Amino acid sequence: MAIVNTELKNAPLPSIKRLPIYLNMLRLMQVKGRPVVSCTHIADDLHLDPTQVRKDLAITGIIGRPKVGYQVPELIQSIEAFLGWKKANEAFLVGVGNLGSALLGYEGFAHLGLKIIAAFDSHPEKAGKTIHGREVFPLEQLPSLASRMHVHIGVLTVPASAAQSAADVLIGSGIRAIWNFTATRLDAPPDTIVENVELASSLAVLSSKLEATMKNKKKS
Amino acid sequence: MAIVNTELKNAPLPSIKRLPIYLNMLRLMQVKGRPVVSCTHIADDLHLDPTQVRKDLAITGIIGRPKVGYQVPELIQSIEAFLGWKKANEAFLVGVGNLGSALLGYEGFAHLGLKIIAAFDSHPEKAGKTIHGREVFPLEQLPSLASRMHVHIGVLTVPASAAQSAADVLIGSGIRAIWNFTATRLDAPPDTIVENVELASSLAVLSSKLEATMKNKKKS
DNA sequence: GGCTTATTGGTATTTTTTTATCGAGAATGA
DNA sequence: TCATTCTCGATAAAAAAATACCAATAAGCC
Repeated sequence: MAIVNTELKNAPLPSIKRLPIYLNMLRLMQVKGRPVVSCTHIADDLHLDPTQVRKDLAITGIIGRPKVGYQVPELIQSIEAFLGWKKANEAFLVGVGNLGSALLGYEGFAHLGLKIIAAFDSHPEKAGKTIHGREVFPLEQLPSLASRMHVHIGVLTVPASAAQSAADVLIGSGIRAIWNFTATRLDAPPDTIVENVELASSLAVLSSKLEATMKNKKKS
Repeated sequence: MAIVNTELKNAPLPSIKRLPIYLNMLRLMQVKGRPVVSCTHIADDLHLDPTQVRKDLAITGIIGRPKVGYQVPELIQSIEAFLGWKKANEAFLVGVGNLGSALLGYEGFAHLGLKIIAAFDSHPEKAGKTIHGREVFPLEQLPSLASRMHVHIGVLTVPASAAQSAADVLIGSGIRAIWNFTATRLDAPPDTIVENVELASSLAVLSSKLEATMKNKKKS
C-alpha cells in the first residue's frame, strides 16, 4: 500500500535507531512470558519519554489498546516487519581481518535479520579458508556469486586503504546496500545505500564528555 | 576558562559525531602536504553542507582566515584538543571473546585517543593469556588495578547476559566512562558516562532503507 | 591602489525532533 | 451499572539541528 511507503520515507532516523533497542527489550519480555506492555513501562525501563516511545512504535503501524498497551508478540512482529528482519537478509562480508573474523563469529546477527553467507578477501592466501563456518573466496569471485545468489548486502571490513576499491567491486556486482565498518567515506551512486558504522564518532562522544567532566572537576 | 566548558556543554551531539570524520580527512590531507583547507572543500568531499562544517569546526574554537580557510595542522590540533585525543586515554577492556579480541588487535585506536592497556575476563581459563600484546587478568583484579593505574575508561565487550554485572564491577572500581558494545542498556549512576555502540541501530537504518526501496521497486 | 572574488563568522529562517497537553476508549472495582 | 484510572493517539508547543543569508575581510588580479 502507498501509505506504508510514505510512512517509511518520513520515519525520523532517530526513531528507526531506537526500534532495535525496543525490540531487544521486548524479546526479553517475551521470554519472561509477559503478554502485554505499555509505552510507560518501556519508557521507564529505557529512561526515555513515554510519548516518544509511542510515536516510535506508531511508525511501524502497530495499534495499541487504551488501558492495556500493546501485545508483546504482535509488537515484535510489527517492528521486525518494518525493519525487514522477518526473513534474514543474506549478506557477503568483504575483508576477513581482525574485525571481519569477529563479525563472522558473532551469533547475534541472526536476531538482526542478517545472515552472512560467505566471506571474501583480496589476499589470495586467505581464500580457501573457512572462518566460523563460512568459506572465504577471492574477491574476484564476488560479482558472479552475488548475482547468482541474489545477495543485496555487503559488509565492508577491509583496511581503510582498500575501502573504496572493495566498495567499487560491491557496487559493480549489483549490491544494493553496504554496511561500512571502515573509517573511509565511500563514493557510491545515489541508489546504493551506504550505512557507516563510525566507531570513531561513538568514541568522540564518550571522550568529549569525559574531557568536559575532567575540566569541570579541575576547575571546582 | 569558563567559556570553553560552556561551549562543551552546548555542543550539539551530531556535530561532535562529525568531528572525527573531519579529522580523518584532515589527516589524509596533512599526509598529502596540503597546508590549508576551506569549509567548502571539506563539505564537497564529504557531501555535507559548508555552513554545517563551519559551525562544527567553530565549536572546537578554531578561527579561520577569510579567502584562505583553516591551517590544516592547526585544525587537527583543535579538534584533537576538543575531543581529548591529544594524549591517549588509557582504557581497560572487559570480555575477551570474539569482538573483544578483535578490538585488542585494532591499531586504529591510537588515532582515536584510546589506548587499551589491559584486558579482563570472568572466565578463569582466559586469564593469564596474552592477546595482541595485552595481558588478560581475572575480572576480580580490575578494581585494584583501575585505581592503581588511574584508568577512567572501560570497554565492555562481554555477552549480553553478563553486561550489567560486568558494568557494576567497572562502576564500582571508579571508572568514569563505559564504551558499551553490548546490546544491553546499562543501569549506571548519572555521573558515569555510558556510550552505547548500538550496532543494531546502524543495521536497522540500513535494512529499513533497503526494505523501503525493495517495496518501491516491487510497486513500480 | 582599487576591484573582484572566495571564504569566514555571525544572524535569521526553516526543518526536524522532542516534549507537553488533552480528549477518548477500555479495564477495574465499587 | 457507573465512576475511576490508566493508556492510547492526536495535536500543539518547545527545543534542537540544519540550512540559508549576509556583512566583513583578505587574497589575487588588473
